[in-house]
Amino acid sequence: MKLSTKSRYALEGMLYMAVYGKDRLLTVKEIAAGTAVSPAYMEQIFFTLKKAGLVSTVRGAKGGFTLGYPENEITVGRIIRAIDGDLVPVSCVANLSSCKSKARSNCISRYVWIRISDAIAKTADKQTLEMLKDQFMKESDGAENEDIH
Amino acid sequence: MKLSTKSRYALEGMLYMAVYGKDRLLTVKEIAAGTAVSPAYMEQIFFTLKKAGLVSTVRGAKGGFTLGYPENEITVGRIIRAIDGDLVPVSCVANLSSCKSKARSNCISRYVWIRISDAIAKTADKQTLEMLKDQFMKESDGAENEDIH
DNA sequence: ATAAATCCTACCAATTTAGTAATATATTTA
DNA sequence: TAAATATATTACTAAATTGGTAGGATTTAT
Repeated sequence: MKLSTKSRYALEGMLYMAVYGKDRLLTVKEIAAGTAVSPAYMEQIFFTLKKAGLVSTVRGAKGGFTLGYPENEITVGRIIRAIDGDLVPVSCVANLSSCKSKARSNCISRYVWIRISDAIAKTADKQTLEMLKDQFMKESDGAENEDIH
Repeated sequence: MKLSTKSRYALEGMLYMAVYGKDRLLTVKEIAAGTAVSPAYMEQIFFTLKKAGLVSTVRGAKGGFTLGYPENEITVGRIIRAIDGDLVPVSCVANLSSCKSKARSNCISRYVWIRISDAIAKTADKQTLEMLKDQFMKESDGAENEDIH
């Protein structure tokens, strides 16, 4: 499966937008700075998010990014899928034809990965940016400039 | 995270043992043949499983492998951990100190991966070899030599 | 002895990941 | 219109990981 740092960066960038980008355009530069990711790399990531429709853009000077959907419609699952592709751990799960072994036990183990896959998807799909933002706001209460983890 | 083909092979090998290896030693050669994995590779995998105690061995001629624990105590989770290490998707989740960003939003995204991690672990840990074997037996009923997936 | 089996390490090729870089294109503003 | 700013797009690369091979060392049954 793929749960890369890239999709983590994507989530952090999107979350940054939800928290700090209400009703205004954010540049990649700002988002990258706010999440401590290299601007060039974040740009590449946002390019992918754009293609998936998860962010909207305005080009040129004074341009920037906004969320492509309401915060409560953007789930962690959508972000991961946009960046890392389907949430499937083993290729054999995705396309059955790659299951070349004749051992029938493979079919059983296949169910195992499907169950795991479903668990991941379910967990990822029920967390929205809105929820995470709320959690963030709550945590920040009375601890604005801590920078403590 | 890591859910590699290697851990899938390990699971298939272990499952093969549960199904075909009751009360007898199985050689890597047989297990590899039964699961359509290269013997040398399967041997390496079983070496790792041995170190984790998941299988027991008898060395020398007429030697071989048996399960290291009762079937109902060997979970998919234990197998995956033995082969691929901890079921943690992002390094930052495992050791907090690698969370070098100053952006507080990282902490929130960290919770996301922890939730996903927990979901994976929970799903993997509740599936035992015994259950999978039972499922296998049931599926095989009246369809012994199908080789259909 | 020798054959069969695990034990253990080293190595390698291919892929993936993480990231840099550079150039093209669009838009604002002076 | 020129300059500055920002996204769009593609190409490239270094490092790590993955998937797998190879081979010798050791142990044990016959």
